[in-house]
Amino acid sequence: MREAGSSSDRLDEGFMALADPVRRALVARLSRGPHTVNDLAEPFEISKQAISRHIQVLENAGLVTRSRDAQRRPVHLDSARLEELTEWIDRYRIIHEQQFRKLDALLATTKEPKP
Amino acid sequence: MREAGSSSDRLDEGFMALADPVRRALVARLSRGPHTVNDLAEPFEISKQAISRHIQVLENAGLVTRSRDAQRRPVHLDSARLEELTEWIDRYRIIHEQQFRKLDALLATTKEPKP
DNA sequence: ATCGTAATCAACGAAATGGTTGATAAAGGA
DNA sequence: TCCTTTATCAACCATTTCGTTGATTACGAT
Repeated sequence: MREAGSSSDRLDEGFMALADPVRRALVARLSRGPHTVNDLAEPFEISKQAISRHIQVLENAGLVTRSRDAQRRPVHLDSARLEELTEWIDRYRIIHEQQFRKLDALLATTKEPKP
Repeated sequence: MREAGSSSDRLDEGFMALADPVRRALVARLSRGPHTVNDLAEPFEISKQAISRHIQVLENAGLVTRSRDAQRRPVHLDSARLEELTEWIDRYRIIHEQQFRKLDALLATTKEPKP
């Protein structure tokens, strides 16, 4: 049994979803507001089915949600999951920069023999 | 010819690199400071060769660099590329939240008929 | 009931990913 | 020089991803 839904799984799917230029373009458009699949597919050269699957990838990653409007299924961006991704990156980026500052401080005091 | 090195390629490789729990664990450890490949591989159950390739993926994505120390090749995190990734996400997250505020404002002015 | 539109499902192939093991290179210490 | 440590290269296999086309479902309009 796969015990899905862990934080690590969500990060896997989230970063994977953004690791594709088509899906990033979809996210960029959706940041301006909801769109239908046909609408989203229009500017691309690939088939509508391919776009539909890209949207499913984004949905499985929790980056978008869908509502219902007759036979249409508008796609909405969910920025909470985006925030989760930036938080992961920023945590380690900041730790790294703090380590850098510590190193600088250490080097500054090491002009003496032994601290 | 592949015309590599575009911004889109860098984002592809960067997000792809973070879409794996082993590589994220490597980044987390490297945020505390440089480590050798053997050192990084130690806590994992997979082979050292596999870790070596994960590090190559991170290196190709520009997330880490390597120096030289005798037969060792210490790996260093490069937080600049991490920042590039958060910047991409934040740009569209913020656009989306601004759109949300606009919608709220619109709804606020349109609240005559229904209480 | 029939037709048209919106979207997904299903099956397929090409390419990439992530792991394995075995061989190899490169540098230092005995 | 020989041996050990560190790390990579190479070939291979299983799985996943990304695109295609063709069929199918769901809903609304005529």
